[in-house]
Amino acid sequence: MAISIKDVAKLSGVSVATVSRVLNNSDKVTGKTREKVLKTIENLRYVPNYSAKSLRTNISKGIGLVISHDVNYFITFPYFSEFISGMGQTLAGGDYHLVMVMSTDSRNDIGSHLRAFEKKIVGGVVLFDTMDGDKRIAILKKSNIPFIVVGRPNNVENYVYVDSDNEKGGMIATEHLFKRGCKRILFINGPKGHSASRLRLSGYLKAHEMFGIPVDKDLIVYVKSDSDAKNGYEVVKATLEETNFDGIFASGDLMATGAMKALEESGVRIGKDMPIIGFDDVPIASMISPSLTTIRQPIKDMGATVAKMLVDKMNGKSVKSKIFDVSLVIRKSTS
Amino acid sequence: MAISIKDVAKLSGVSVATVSRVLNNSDKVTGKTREKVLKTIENLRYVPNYSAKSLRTNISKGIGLVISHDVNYFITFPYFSEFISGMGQTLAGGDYHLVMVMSTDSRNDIGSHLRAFEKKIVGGVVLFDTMDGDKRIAILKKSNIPFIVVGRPNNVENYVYVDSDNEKGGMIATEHLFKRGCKRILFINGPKGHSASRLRLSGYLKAHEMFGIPVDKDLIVYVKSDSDAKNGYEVVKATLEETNFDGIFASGDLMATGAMKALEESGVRIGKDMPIIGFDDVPIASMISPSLTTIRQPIKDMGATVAKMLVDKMNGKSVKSKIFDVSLVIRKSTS
DNA sequence: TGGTAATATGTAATCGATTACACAAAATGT
DNA sequence: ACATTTTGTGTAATCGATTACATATTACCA
Repeated sequence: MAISIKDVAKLSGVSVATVSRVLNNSDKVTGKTREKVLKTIENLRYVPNYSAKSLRTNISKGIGLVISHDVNYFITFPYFSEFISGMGQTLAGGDYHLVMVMSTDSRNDIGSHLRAFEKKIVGGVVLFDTMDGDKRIAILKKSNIPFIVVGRPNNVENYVYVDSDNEKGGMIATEHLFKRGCKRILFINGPKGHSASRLRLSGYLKAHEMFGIPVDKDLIVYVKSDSDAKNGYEVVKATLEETNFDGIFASGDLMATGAMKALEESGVRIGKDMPIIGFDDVPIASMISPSLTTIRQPIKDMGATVAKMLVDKMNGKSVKSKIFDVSLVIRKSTS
Repeated sequence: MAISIKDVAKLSGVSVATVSRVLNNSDKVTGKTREKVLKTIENLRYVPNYSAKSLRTNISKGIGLVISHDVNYFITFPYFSEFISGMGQTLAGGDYHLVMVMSTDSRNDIGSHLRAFEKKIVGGVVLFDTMDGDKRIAILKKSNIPFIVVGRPNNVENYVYVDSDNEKGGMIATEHLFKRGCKRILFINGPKGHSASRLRLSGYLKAHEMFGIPVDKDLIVYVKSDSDAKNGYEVVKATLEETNFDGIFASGDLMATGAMKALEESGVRIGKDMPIIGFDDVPIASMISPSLTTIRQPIKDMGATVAKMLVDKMNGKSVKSKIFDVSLVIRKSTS
């Protein structure tokens, strides 16, 4: 059996209560006693039992990641990885740990996360990949789970979120193409219902208004499922024949990659004949050829902030939503 | 306070022991009693407290992911995402959950995972990104943590691993280029000391032997740090001037992407003038242009298997190491 | 120095499960 | 019908922490 607080108490010649006080270095313990206890802890290599602590205090330091839409897809999405990496920066060295609960229903299963909360495996969750009218938010609220939403879905009651300024992103991306001389920009948007899709479209429209350029609805295409390369490829393949356009704004770098492939297969020269801009600035964006102009989101910062906010919330503090600025990164694909 | 086993017992008119027996549906409980208890559990929406159970049984169902080399890099590596996704397939619906412990030392910090094990936050770990002579394996063994190694490092005592047939992969990749007429293949290898690097090199050398083609040491280059696009790019940039070669084998698709970019910048035509092959078959491999010939590893299957093996190990069963087959995926970059 | 206030420490209950052991009830055999 | 085995439940201890309350110790002041 492992070393427990009792062993430490006995060897230090104090009671378990005192040891506990030293551990939670809050209460008033004499300097001498504290030192004595700390030395014993070190000698015995004592580590407090998380389960016991959690049981007694009714507190869990697990942070659940809710990826309900499609786990397989989302985990492999670079955005997610970067985000987690950012959360890690905040959580490193602290008491909290990330927990991924897997469920059999890949779509919209929040039940397994609720159970994880009730079981006390997690004490709070981060909700990814949210859609307008997302029912999961109401469920989380009703269950009193501390949670932070990534994204800014519509038609749901009040909630705390972190998001990037997707509308601005959509706007500066579109503007950038207008300045390059485009008049008819194909907008390959993410899935309908996604808050990012809605906001980026809004930016796209605003830019048209600002430049006095009419909007052609045929140029606005939503991918059916995921914002991946394959869908970007297929949208361009299909659209090339039906509609003419002179620039592409893809609402995601992966889709842009696929779009570029489709263009190349059709002999269209990217950049000169057909400028293309992505969104996200994932690592490969600068490494494909031609390198991809894109809108950078500070994904890592966002992850770090979400972690901080959630921990605060789990500790009963009140937290405010936050929107992160985005910026234009100009590369070869638009010159 | 949440509903506990006591509430269930009281409302069912039985003792807590009986409820516990029903929960762990092992013992002999009368059908009537069982039904009664199950109904109460359902009515009350009772969920067992994980901490209490874990404390009492001294068992943790957390599966730790040890990514010591460089968390930020590794998490964002497509291989890792796919792997986790595969583990998820096995774990979905079960009692186990994945845990990511973050540490401040990004390099070779196994301490935080040991502590997580001692705290009973995790009951076993998966060790990623292992190097030859990896000291972490000995530490894990000494601590009696159930663990599975991903990869096949040298110079460490006995351990259970899962790996793909990297040597075969290195061989068929090299053979493929020989058959395309290459005589001097630049091998952009992963970091030195990585088991995959060693085995792929071994395959590269074997293929030379089989084809009776002499090996030029200048053509074998290790990246300094990570197998990412940037390093692939830089290796080619540097080598193009110094050594002549007529084909590239990159030990990773990301590196291949970078290499392609460097070639394009120098006006070398990929495929015809310079065939290039990668390794891994990550999703973007088929989506870049030209699409990338590569060696496919069944990463998801490997993840699923590792999860299964580790769970078995955590349950005291003995498990055997496994090597997964690889296959050649021919695309445009070598034709 | 004696009395009181402030502080440090200990005792024991508690969190919610599991399980050894005891005991009661039912099943079996003669 | 009675003794014996088998089976189903209950009682209470236990896992390792925290913490309210009680008590011992020290500090302070007149």
